[in-house]
Amino acid sequence: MARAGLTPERLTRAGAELADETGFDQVTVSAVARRFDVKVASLYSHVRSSQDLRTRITLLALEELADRCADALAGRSGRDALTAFAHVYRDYAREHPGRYEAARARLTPEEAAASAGVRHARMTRAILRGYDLVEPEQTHAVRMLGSVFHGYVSLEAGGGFSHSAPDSDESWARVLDALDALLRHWPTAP
Amino acid sequence: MARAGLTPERLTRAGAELADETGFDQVTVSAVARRFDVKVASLYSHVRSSQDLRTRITLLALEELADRCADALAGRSGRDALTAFAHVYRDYAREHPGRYEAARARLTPEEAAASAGVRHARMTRAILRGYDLVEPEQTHAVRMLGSVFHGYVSLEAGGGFSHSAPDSDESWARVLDALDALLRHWPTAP
DNA sequence: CGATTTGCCTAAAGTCTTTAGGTAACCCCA
DNA sequence: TGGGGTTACCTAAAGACTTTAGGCAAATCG
Repeated sequence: MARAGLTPERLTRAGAELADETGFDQVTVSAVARRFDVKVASLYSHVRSSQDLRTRITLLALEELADRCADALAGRSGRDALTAFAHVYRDYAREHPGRYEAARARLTPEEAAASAGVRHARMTRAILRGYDLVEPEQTHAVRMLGSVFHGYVSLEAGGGFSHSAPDSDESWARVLDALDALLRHWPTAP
Repeated sequence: MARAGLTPERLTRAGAELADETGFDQVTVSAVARRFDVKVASLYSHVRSSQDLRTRITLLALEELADRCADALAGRSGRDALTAFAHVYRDYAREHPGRYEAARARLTPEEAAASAGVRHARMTRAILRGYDLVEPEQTHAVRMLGSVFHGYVSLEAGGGFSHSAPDSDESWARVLDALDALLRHWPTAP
């Protein structure tokens, strides 16, 4: 019988595709095996467990997203950087809902430290270089940016903003306007 | 043999407790049956399916959260209302992580329309009555508020802000300061 | 007090996870 | 070119969860 050419990378990629098609929680060792027309047990030479497979998908998604963000940020600053970054985020989530879901999955502290999550954190902070914020306000702002991006994208993915006026695209644009204005006039502690 | 006194409500409540203890994804018909010291099949007279059980937990969490928000909002307006609402959100998520996770689970459009989600939407909009925003900006602001609340709480729950200075409490307070300032000086479209 | 309804049970089939151990394909080097 | 070793996929099996079908006993009510 011809070999299928399984590797951890190919399994991860197939799992990511499956996630985008049917949801991250539907990603199962069995389903991936089916996709390769291979017996389930065969995957266990390449992936330690079902959880391991999911973690790999999470790490892949974080990498992909960080790569796109890095591209978008290159040569931009201030408001330009903010909106470019934001659009990458939202577009990725719409294009790859399962991967985006995977990217939000919990990692152990060690996994997180070794993941592209740290690039995300650095890039978010880089955006703020175009604004006039010093610590600790910069960190507060980083956290707020992350919250808005993740929160908006995730509520939108859950269908929160669909079928109601105004259009979600319009809200997203106005939310980014608001964020930009807020960062330019960040309030001092009252 | 004595009867266990199962009802959909008791099963839902037990499932919610289980979610808080071990995570929403660990909530299974089997686990709940174990908790009642009852055979698995017995639960199927009270809930239609595993998915049905989860949906009930989601609806319960949305109700509880909406009740707390309503209490917090009573007699408050403007900045007071904003921070009270926000604190309820964050406290609930920290106190009941599994329920909060459940509250963010996807519902069908029909389920969502019949859920306490609509109360949440109304209350978020009510907060904005203390600020000077007219449509469609009000809706944009509603969506931004929801995004910040959900995003922050969910990133915090994922461990995003732990083990790093400044304290998450402090960031939360400053994020709310920033939101209040933003709503008082909501930028016009550029 | 007997009939009916209700509530929990046993049984069984299907899916997914994971481990153990077997066999065939591939690779390399004599 | 043809063993010999390694690798890749397989069969088999056990354990957990989901779901349905049908049975028996407890509760309820006339």
